[in-house]
Amino acid sequence: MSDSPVIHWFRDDLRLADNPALAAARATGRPLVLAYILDEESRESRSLGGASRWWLDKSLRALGERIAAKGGALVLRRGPAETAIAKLLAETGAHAVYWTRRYGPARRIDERIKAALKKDGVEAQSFNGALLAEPFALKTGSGGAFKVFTPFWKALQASIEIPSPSPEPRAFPAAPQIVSDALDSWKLHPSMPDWSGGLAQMWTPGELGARKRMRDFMTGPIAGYADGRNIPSQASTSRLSPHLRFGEISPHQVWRAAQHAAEAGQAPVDQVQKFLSEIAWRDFSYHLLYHDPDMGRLSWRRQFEQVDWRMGSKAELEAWRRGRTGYPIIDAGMRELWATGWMHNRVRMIVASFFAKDLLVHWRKGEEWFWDTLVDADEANNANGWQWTAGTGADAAPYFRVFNPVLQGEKFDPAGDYVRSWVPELAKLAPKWIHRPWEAPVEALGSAGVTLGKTYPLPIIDHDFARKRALETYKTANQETAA
DNA sequence: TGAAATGTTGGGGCG
DNA sequence: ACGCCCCAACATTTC
Repeated sequence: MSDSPVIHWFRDDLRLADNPALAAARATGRPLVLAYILDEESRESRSLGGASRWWLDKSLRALGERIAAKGGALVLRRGPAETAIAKLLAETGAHAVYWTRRYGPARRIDERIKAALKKDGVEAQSFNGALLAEPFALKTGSGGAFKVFTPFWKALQASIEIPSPSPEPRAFPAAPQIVSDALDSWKLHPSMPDWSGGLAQMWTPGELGARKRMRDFMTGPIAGYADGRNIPSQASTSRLSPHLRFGEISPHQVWRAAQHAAEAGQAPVDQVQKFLSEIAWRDFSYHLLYHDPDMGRLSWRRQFEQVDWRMGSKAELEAWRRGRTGYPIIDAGMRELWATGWMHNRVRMIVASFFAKDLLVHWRKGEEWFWDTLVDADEANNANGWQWTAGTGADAAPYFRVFNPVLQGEKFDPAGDYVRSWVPELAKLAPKWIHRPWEAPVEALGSAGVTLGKTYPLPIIDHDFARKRALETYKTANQETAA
């Protein structure tokens, strides 16, 4: 059995560097079977959205090429993970499976598999390659789960030990040749129509693309991150989210690089600290999801399931999705999402507030749209982001905090540059009117070539009315359950 | 990681 | 010169 192969089961860790599970598998010195399983059938596995499928396609291709260059092969299989793993074991004669742990509902799949493997005398080892601190490693003073970010962040900083990077395998020794699905046969890339042109322009999925993105950020924008991060017209954020989502880079790599940027004097310590706290929010989301696996579909504060949510008309939902609400900052954000698979975080909060407060539709429906269209959607962060804004989450904005899309636009996009780039039909409007075109004098609209209701919509809902409606409706739910 | 409503203050116009 | 009022600016409270 000493020469029997070890399987490294790739999941959301599509990288070779700093991958503890892969390094440990390689360190056994035994032949390595490198496998990815597309599991759309297990009950706990949420099927991927369109943008994620596009990304996965490119990321697997990149990973396969990197592995091939080192003499190995990436084996692709699809089906329920449990049966796919069993087949791989039978075909290869492997007696060990290594993987990187996951923390959402899918961890039940892993638990089942681990139990089944152990029963059959197969070694199963899992590793942390995805979080700075695993959800079960951090506890409050009273031994429970954290519900507030700040104490979580303090505990994380106090306990964190960043291990030195796990070595990247230099070569993959010969392993049993077994059949692999052709990646193209999975049809992850969209067709009829192929809407992915904007994504391809913006992103380079894969480990090398992730590293370049990180290098660019750490030698540039991080120095002004704390202030710049709120201005959507600036490229001040890292845009590492999809790379982290697919594990093309580890949070430990990001942490080390940020620390280095501070120590090397490339960026002020407070700016770096702010960035790292945002990386810690990612951990916090997983911490919450681990302790409430239903957080993806039910409000973390369960009383808000009682909110008298509206269904929303087809027309208004479609207006929101496609960026035709008549509120320029909302429309710019939703169009950025549609075009690039990504949206600046400040704008995510604004469009989510509009959805859950102004339209008063359950945040889950908005989460589902993000799930389908974002390249960085993961079950923890997408749900936590929506619940934060909707006011239903842990350490969330209070339910009565309602973003005013006009004021948010004027505060964070004062010149209107962001709106201009995504809503070109308003490009010629002066800064004074660009976030409130319906208040602009006819001359201003005329000279900008804007005809409200024709070239650009009137607001689909009056914010002042919607705000009051949301306050009353949320308040009722909050009181009913408290009583 | 709000916004709106309400309260307070102080400068300046004015009789 | 003084008191009164207005209201912008700022602070506090409420949702």
